[in-house]
This record gives sequence, structure tokens and C-alpha cells, in this order.
Amino acid sequence: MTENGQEISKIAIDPVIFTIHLSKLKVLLHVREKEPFADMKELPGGLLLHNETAEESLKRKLKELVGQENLFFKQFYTFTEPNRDPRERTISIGFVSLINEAKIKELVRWFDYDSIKDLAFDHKKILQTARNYLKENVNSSIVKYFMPKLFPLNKLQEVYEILEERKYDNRNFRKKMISSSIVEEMNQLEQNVSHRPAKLFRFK
Amino acid sequence: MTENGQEISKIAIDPVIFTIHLSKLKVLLHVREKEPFADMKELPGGLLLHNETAEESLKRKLKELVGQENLFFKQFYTFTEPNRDPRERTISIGFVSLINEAKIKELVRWFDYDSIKDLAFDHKKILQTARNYLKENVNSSIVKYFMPKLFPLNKLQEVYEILEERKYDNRNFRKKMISSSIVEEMNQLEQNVSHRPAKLFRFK
DNA sequence: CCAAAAGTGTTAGTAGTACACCCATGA
DNA sequence: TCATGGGTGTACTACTAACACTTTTGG
Repeated sequence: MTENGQEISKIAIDPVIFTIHLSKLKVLLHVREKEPFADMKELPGGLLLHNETAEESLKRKLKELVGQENLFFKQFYTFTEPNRDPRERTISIGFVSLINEAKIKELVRWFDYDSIKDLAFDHKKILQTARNYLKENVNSSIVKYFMPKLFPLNKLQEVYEILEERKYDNRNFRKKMISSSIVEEMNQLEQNVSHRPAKLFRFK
Repeated sequence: MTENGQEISKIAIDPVIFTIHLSKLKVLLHVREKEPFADMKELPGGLLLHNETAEESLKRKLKELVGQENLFFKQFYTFTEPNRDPRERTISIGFVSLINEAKIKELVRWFDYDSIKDLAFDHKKILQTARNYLKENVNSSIVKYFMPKLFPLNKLQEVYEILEERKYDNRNFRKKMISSSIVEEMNQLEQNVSHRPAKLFRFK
């Protein structure tokens, strides 16, 4: 605190990185080694360095975490509770980031969103706010980031359903995607499946 | 800067307070007295105090600025450019806030959004981001904050048109508002107008 | 009686919803 | 031939868009 009562603070970014794997929404978490909250899980955030914007800091973090810096990301809220970090005041800029499972090397640190219990600090609240943001902003340009280049329409439908927590009618869903030119059919079929192979589509 | 390169920063809030007066979108601005940017206009922001969340700080500011603290407000983005304040690092949490013109005592410090030129710091950018946020999030629960308790439907249409920068067909607009139960007719007429008086409505 | 803004209905097109069976493939 | 998921059409409803004239009031 400076002498006139104006606060100075550390600045953190907390990325909530989502992916979909085996029909489940997953989030990247760390296990804390040190106090406070030792052994609890936390979002893989970090502090802003000198001369760095929040977005630059996030990109640095994404590269470190998943080896890539050109993922989708979006600021969704800044958390400013004075005691959210018991050590010293730290405000945290929350980001939602999305990654396609095919780009992930190891799945160890990814946890089912629905099974996540307590997290360190206020990270449970940050996580829920991010989930809510994601749910309210589902559209084809968001969903795109979860999909591989080529995919069957039914996989696309599944991703929409997981993100929005609702069901679509299969016939209506296909009609909508095709007629609104969101996707286009490629001349390829799914391989190595023990049922009728699906036609593959891509985003236009 | 702390010794390991981790940045500490002052934390500001910058409220972009909108109202509509005489069919124009207006914003509350201050004229700076001191350097840097002396005599230029700026958003009426301020620094977070010790033990204060961004939202508490904003409410304190709103009370000071317009005498009320229960206005609509929403965080829309946090600005973190390292040199956005030439004196020392300050990040700013941007808020959109809305007020009905009837609650404003003096209109001196309110400026037409469309006529605002350069502002101090990065406030022009903050202002444009806020305007954009507002435009993309127009709905009846936002528009409500611009309206008095009772209003003619045509005034409501005008507010939608200003916020969204588009026109509505008068007949279709009225049908939609009434049939979707957003508003209800009261048994009162406009007073003291030199033309056919309009029926007054309120939000349900 | 004029100026000013309020108020009113119909039609056509588009988008969304509900619904049940056959198809192609591998095992 | 069976199990598995892929793939298809029609009818109804709801919403959106286009469009022009009459009404009520004060001055």
C-alpha cells in the first residue's frame, strides 16, 4: 500500500484451457507443490513480467504449457478480491483458451470438468466463471478450435452438445450446418470404424 | 519491478458511463488539470484503494460522480499495456455503466459520443471498446437502464436504434415489444406535447 | 386546417422444431 | 446376421421483414 491508501498489486493471468477428449470437457490443472494450498490443484497461471501485457504473458504461458502460442484465447473477467491470495495482494486476469485434443501431447494433467472439486485460491470460482463464459458464447468460430481439420458431422454435434449442455436433433443439426455453409463435405470417409463410415466435413 | 522480474502495478478502474440525452449517446468525461495530458479529456477513473475490489471501487466512484451507486455496470476488458500510463505501470479494469438521463443533475460533463476526439492516455481505445461492448449486448435488460419508469414505445424504439446503430420498422417493433411481454401498457398518456399524445408503457 | 408524431394489419419468406426408419460397414 | 453408429424428408409453427395510410392533439 502506498501512503495515500492507493493499492499496488501483483498481476497474474489465469488461463482456463479447455479441450474435449472422449466426449468429456477437460481442463488443464497443476498440482501445487508449495504452500499455501500445497498439494491442491490450481489453474496453471503465472505473474506478469516487466514490460509484458496480459496477452503476451498468456502466450508465454501457453507455449510453456502446451507448446503452442497461437491458440484461441479471450479475457473474460478480472478477479480483484483483496485477499484472494493470502500472501500478498494479487489480481488475476482470467482467460479462456481452447485447444483441439490432437495437439495435446500428454493427457495426464487434464481433468474432467465435472469431476473437479476444490481448487487452490479462488480458482474454483474462476473455473466456473470461465465455463459459464464458454457456454454462453458457443458458435461455429469457437467450436472450430475443438475440432480436427476433418470430422464427421456427428462429432461436431457432440461438441456443440457438450459445450451448451443441451441436445440437438440430428436431422435438424445436419441441415442447419450444411445449409448455413458453416461446413462443407469432403470426398473422404472415416477409416477403421466397425460400423458404417461417416463422410468427413471441414469448416469453410 | 520486483527482483525476479515480476511486475507490480497500480490498479485503476475506468468507468465508461453512458446515457442518452436528446437522441444522442453521451459519455461522462473529466478535463485533466495536471500533467501528463493536462487539459485533455479523460475517463473519470481512479485507483483501487487498499482492501477494495474493483466493483467496490467503481461503486465509490459512481457515487462521487453521479451521486448513486446502484447503477448498472459490467466489466468488459482489462487494459495492461506496460506504458499506458507514462508515470508508472497501471493496469485498468474497464467498466461499462448506464444511467437514465432523468437521474443526472448537471449535463456539463457529458459529451456526445460521436464528437469525442483525442482523450488522455489510452482512453479513446477504452471508450471504443466499451461502445462496442454496449452495441453487441443490447437487449431489454440493458435498454431498461436508459429509460424512465414510463415511456412511449417510440422512445424505446429510438433508444434501441441509437444503441444498435440500426433502424427498426415501427409496426414490427411495437408488435415485438408487446407480444413478447417485454413492456405493458399503462392507462396514461403523455402530457404537454403539441401533437397526438402517446400511450405510456413500462417494463414488466 | 395545418403540423407533428402516434398508431395500426396483412402478406410472404425464413428459420426452427418435431418426429421414425433404413443404410453401410466390420465382426 | 447382428451390432453399431450414419444418414435421410416432411409438415407445422414461430419469427422476421416489407409495406402506407389514418388518427389525435395543440397551435
